[in-house]
Amino acid sequence: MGTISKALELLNYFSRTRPAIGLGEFVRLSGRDKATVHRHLVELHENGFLEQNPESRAYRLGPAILRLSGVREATYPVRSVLRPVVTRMAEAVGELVHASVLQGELLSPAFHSDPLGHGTQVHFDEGEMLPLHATSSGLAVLAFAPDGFREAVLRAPLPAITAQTVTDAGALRGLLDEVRHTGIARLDRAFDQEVASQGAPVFGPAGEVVGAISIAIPAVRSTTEKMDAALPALRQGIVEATRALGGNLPKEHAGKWEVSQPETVD
Amino acid sequence: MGTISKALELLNYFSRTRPAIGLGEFVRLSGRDKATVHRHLVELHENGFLEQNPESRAYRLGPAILRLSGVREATYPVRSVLRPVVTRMAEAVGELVHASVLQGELLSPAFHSDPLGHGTQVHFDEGEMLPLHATSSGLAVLAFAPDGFREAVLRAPLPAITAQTVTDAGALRGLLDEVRHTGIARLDRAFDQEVASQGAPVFGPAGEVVGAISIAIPAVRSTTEKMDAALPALRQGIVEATRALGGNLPKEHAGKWEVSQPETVD
DNA sequence: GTGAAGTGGTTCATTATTCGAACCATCGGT
DNA sequence: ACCGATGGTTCGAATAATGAACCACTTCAC
Repeated sequence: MGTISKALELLNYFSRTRPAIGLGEFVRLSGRDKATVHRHLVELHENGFLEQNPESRAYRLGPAILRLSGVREATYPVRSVLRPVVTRMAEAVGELVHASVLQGELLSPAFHSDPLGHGTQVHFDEGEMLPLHATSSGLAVLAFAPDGFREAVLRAPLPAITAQTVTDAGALRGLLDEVRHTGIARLDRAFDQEVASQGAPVFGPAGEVVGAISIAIPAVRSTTEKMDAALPALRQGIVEATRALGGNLPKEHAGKWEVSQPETVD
Repeated sequence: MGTISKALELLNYFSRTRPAIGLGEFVRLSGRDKATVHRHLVELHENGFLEQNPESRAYRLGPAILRLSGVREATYPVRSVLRPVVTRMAEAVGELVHASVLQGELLSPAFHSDPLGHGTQVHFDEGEMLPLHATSSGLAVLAFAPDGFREAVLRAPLPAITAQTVTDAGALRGLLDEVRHTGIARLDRAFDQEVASQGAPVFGPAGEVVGAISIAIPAVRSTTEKMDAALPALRQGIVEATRALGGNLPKEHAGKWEVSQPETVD
């Protein structure tokens, strides 16, 4: 692995629950030598990707990230376009909704909205990359991704995140056939011991999958009826998100989400 | 310079006017060898900092940046906190307002709002880092920064951005004394041939400068009266932004911005 | 068609850069 | 004064970055 990747991977250790990290902790997390880690941190710092608390000497994500995300959003808005759709969905169903975009063989969270309605809350960490085989968003993506991509993912190791994670490629292929048929992916406790979720794919201009939107609810509260009740909101969100991103539903599948809409507002 | 910096610098070539860049253009912009640049691009791509248009093969900023900015905002919100303040200011004065945070010896844009009211518009590129000596935001920061930092900046080369840029350290020291006295920095055509601006500093918890907010107006429309008319909005914005960021105005200077406010709302 | 001049991308010997064990400095507690 | 944390630095050894030359593919002119 190149030096650049080693440095950039350090940034991935940040999360909502770990917003600042010291040198020592970086060393423990990465397993690399202290000197190496330190040099990488310094260089990331010099470029504004990290900033350092002058007293605790701990590092946190820096202003360059803000600047670059501003540039990306200005020219290719994704978060700001997904925000209203996801927020509306979260309010409609009263549960946590999150949108992610495909990055390599993982999903990168782009936006999430938690309506804070219930006592039991689903914890969602926007810093964590999501595996394709163990999340409903991931299955939604895989089901509608090109065959080559899907097979490459299924050939790669499929780690069990929880005891309920499906790790058998054959079993997954079966699930995916179903997802492709219904347009909706459902998983129970496959990624988080306490969460059930259902998701559907979002498409780009050429009808290719670019990401997914999922609704996550506490597993204890999950019933088929509740899941079904959220379906219209999910379907509508998929259509809206795809349209808002300038994408198109693939013609042969569009009917799975595009149902009896009461006229769309521009 | 290390490999990491070389790679990260590539990301800085993106801007609102240059949202996608091909290999060849990167080579021209950076002056580095094609093979080197390509390897760096691939590695940035692998980590999600870039994504590639499969047909044009041009690169643009990737989803990882979105994810990381989400993490930063979730734990240390800056943009979302500045947004309402800056937007309100822009609406109040009817001109472009931008907020930037200090990153090394440059300012990194964090948020800007353009009310789109006038015919002549000020172009603001959120991708471009701002020099301290040639912008009103920069002077506002320098005036209230620690002596050591200010002198370090003034000792470094002070490139002329336009014919009106003040490049003499002595002259700048004079300007800064004035800024320190009034709390407001004004510059005319020092960074952009067609823009005049006035800015003021934003402070962190310990009363240290962390950034600045500026109002930019087309130089042709700039008069002292217009500048003065925007002062109350600027002062109020400074107070609000500092407070919203969890910062404190340094006691010995607070009176410069904290004037006769009609009771602040929590 | 042929070729010239653009793209983007790859190879491989040379060499410069990164690496990491050991080291130092500072802090807080006993 | 000492211990055990922390963060940070040094310098020879070893690895990984480098770049001239090369390939493959388009587009355009003729």
